[in-house]
Amino acid sequence: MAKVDLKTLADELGLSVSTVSRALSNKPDIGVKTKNMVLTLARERNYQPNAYARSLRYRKSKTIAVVLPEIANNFFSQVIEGIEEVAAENEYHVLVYLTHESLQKEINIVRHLQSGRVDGVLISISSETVNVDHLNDIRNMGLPLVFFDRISKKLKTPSVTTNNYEGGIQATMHLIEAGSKKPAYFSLSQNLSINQNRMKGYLDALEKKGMPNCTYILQGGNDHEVNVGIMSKLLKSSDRPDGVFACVEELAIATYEACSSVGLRIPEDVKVVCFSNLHTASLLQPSLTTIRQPAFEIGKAAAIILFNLLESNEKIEYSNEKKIIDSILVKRNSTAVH
Amino acid sequence: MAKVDLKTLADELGLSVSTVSRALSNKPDIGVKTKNMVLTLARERNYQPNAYARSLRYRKSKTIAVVLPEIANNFFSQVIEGIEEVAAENEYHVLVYLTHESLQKEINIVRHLQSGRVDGVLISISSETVNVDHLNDIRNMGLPLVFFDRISKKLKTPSVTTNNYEGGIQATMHLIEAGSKKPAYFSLSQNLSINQNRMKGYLDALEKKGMPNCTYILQGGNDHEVNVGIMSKLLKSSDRPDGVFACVEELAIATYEACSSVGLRIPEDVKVVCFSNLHTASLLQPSLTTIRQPAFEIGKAAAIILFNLLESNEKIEYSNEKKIIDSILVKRNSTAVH
DNA sequence: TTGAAAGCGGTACCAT
DNA sequence: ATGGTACCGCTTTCAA
Repeated sequence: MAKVDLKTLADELGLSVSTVSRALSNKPDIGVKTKNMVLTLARERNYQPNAYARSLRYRKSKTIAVVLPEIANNFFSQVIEGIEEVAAENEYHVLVYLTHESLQKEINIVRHLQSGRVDGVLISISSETVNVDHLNDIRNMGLPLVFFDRISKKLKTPSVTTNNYEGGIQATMHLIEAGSKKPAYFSLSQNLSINQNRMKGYLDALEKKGMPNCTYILQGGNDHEVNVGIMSKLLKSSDRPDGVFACVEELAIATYEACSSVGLRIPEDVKVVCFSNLHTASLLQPSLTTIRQPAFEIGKAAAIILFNLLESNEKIEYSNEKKIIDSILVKRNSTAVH
Repeated sequence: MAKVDLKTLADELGLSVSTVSRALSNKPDIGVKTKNMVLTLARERNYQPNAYARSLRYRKSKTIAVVLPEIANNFFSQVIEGIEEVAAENEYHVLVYLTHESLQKEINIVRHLQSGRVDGVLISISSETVNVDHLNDIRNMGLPLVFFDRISKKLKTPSVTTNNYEGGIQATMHLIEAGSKKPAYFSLSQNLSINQNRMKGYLDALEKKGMPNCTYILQGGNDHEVNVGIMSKLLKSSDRPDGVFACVEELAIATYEACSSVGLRIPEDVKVVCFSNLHTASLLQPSLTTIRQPAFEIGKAAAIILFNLLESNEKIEYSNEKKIIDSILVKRNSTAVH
């Protein structure tokens, strides 16, 4: 089956290309008989209009880009599922790009997006991203841009996040109320907005509880084995924490493994809580207390904001909607009082 | 910053569009001085060639599509990560489409892909997909198509899978050797190649062990709560199984929840094993014995085959490579001998 | 070395 | 109601 274009159909029917185009686009000024002939043949030949010819003509790609650190991750994969749902409803296509936490990769990706390939961009920035000139370029081109989860305050553009600060407060309060005297914060990159806000919640909660000198912040990273190692080391020290508020799921898992390797019990010796939306949180040994993040809804909300921007041809430069979708504390055994 | 095209640059420099194009494409027949002028201005203006104009001209999109049932899933999200890695190396873009196990959605997606939007397609078919005419259309257009994980034997096209049959044998043998007298198979859709092969492994293993009359196949589906319900019901019956080989991770999780709800202990009362690549398998209560699937490698391998097809302009109709990447049994406590 | 023009596959305006 | 044509942005052949 050779590929079929308007000219193929036109030649075969002895019509002009413009007539065939009209018939297929359901235009009014066309004879009923002609139209049916064209439609019939088009169906028979399984004609599909060339997407890029159309994009070129309309200056619209019907495509959006999702740029994010990784996808093999409960949170991000659910976000994408939410984004895809909205995109599919709008008959848009979704390009996915991974930065693997590298600013340089993020810059390259973003540069490629300035080629008219997409009509809008959804991004969760890398942990290396502090300078956001590359994102400014996108904005300045008039390309709608929406942040989700990891945002930059340096850029005035819509965003969808969760209540990181309040969640941080809740998590920390909960640790203390469960009996933790020395709750530590297991931190992700200090650059990240989510980390900054969760950590601030941690610090403020300790302050409120009259324990401002009990703070302990352990810096984690992207390498799982390293994270397990530093947590194990900390847990072996004499003034080890008796509670851990992990910024993200991966760090809580690392904490579980660390406890196991140094022979400490959860929750008897160490209580653990983290931001997460792990399905199997309740099946872990012990079941994991989480600040459950509505990942799917965050993706949907971000996509909906983007599509609103795409539809309203307003001056998007001034849109600055900040949507917050709350995470909620789900108490399980990792913070049980014993 | 207005959008900049060749004409913008040409006008500003008092050159023709073709000269500017030549300079940027690094063509030989161009004056050094002119070339530098052009390159300098292009950089200054951050010129990005229009992707779709290029695609139209070259009849190449530098884009591939990944079509799969869902993405909020350990297995599939890791597969995509593998695919993305290879695509990024080849400077290709990746469109992601979700079928949500719906044949109709799969057909619609695939139809849209016949618009020249992509140069190749990677697909893991939906559980409803038996008839593959829509995939044949793709093939007949000359669009390279590679199956991963869930394949159809009706189509002669390359595929990457894991050793489902042997894994099924191993899993079942292991259950029996751990003491299970009545191992059940918790089945996914009967349509699926992965399910058929794993189930055949189960049946053959029972045969080999001289227990051909001990087979029990429980039909699961896509609704988690329903799966938990039917497994709970089975576990409450008098001739309940004392071992469960779950086709996929989700069904094993459902089994855990069912055991918990009916008060049966794993592994004392019921032993559980499944195909999975769950990171937290070892942290579950009890830790879960898995046939560990190399999801990332499967994605990479599928993408590599696709890119080989794209590069070699051979008659792809005759390529039929069947790559198998082995999964391995990882014994944990859910099948411990007690 | 440079420019003009055709064409990739559509759409839409202007004739007829 | 239908056809001719210009154009979307870029590449490439052909002429100069």
